[in-house]
Amino acid sequence: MGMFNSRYECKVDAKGRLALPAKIKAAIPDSNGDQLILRFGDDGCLALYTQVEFKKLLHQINSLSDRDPIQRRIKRGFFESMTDVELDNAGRFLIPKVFLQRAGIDKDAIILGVGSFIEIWSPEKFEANSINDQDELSSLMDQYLS
Amino acid sequence: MGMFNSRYECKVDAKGRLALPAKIKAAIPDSNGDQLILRFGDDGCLALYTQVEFKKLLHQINSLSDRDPIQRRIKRGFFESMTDVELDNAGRFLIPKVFLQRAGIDKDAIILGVGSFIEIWSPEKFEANSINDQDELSSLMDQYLS
DNA sequence: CAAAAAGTGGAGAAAAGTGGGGAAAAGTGG
DNA sequence: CCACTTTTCCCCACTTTTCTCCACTTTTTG
Repeated sequence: MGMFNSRYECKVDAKGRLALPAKIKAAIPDSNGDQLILRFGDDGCLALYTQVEFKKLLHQINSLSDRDPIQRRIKRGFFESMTDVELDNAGRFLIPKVFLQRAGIDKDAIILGVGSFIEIWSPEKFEANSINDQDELSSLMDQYLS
Repeated sequence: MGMFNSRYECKVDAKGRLALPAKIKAAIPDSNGDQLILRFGDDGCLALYTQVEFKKLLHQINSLSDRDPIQRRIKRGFFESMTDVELDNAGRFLIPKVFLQRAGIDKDAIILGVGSFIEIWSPEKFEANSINDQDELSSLMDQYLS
């Protein structure tokens, strides 16, 4: 269906490589040789996009003006916190050290499929940010969904 | 994808040469023998353009009127602060001393891919100009992107 | 329980990064 | 116009990082 979902617990090996779970890999349109975009995302997690999904984001960024100081800073911030990565033939990719540091990931990581993209969390941050109580989730959904 | 991105920490050697990171080099359409344009850019950084990208900029400059004093000064300033450079076979290029001085670059430099072009910063200026807090970036993006 | 798939780790090869010698070219002064 | 100095450029060599490939372990599935 081309949709990412579920939570997976993964390990980052000594070289900084992360193996995508088979189900996630299967949901990437052309997982062979295709590049993915890794970005420092919201709330301290990393976000992984397919080319197609990323282009939507990129299009918005390119609409910013190079002749406005603040918009230049936004553009720089965006490009600074992204990189493209490629899967090796075992379905792994290298997470640059800077990204691991900023995301607070050491050995363990949580991978979360969020529909059109994938989030990568340090277990601690994930725990702190997620809704643990199902009733709370239901109540919030009642509030925000019509 | 022909897009420049990510931040890299580089060194300028004793001869004033800067080696482009492999990923940046790979994103230059014809990195062999092709000339690049180095310009003193916005906010105190240096900007590196491919021929194609530079032409877009040049086109704007050429639209300025030679019959208006201020526009003449802008035009002169623009051409004064640019030069063309060529990569050696190790993917390095020489940054003229004047450019290093004006940009405040000594030994260390930050290279930033900004989509269609490349910025070169002194670490100090980069630090002072960039958005360090991810939440601040998110908030500004919310504000400026539709 | 067996077979297949997924996950994990590491050695060796390849590529990238770094530095410097010395030739060629440009600039300078008599 | 020639000799000398300085800068630029081309090439080679070494170090470090990255990548590819292979093999082993663990988990899933029929």
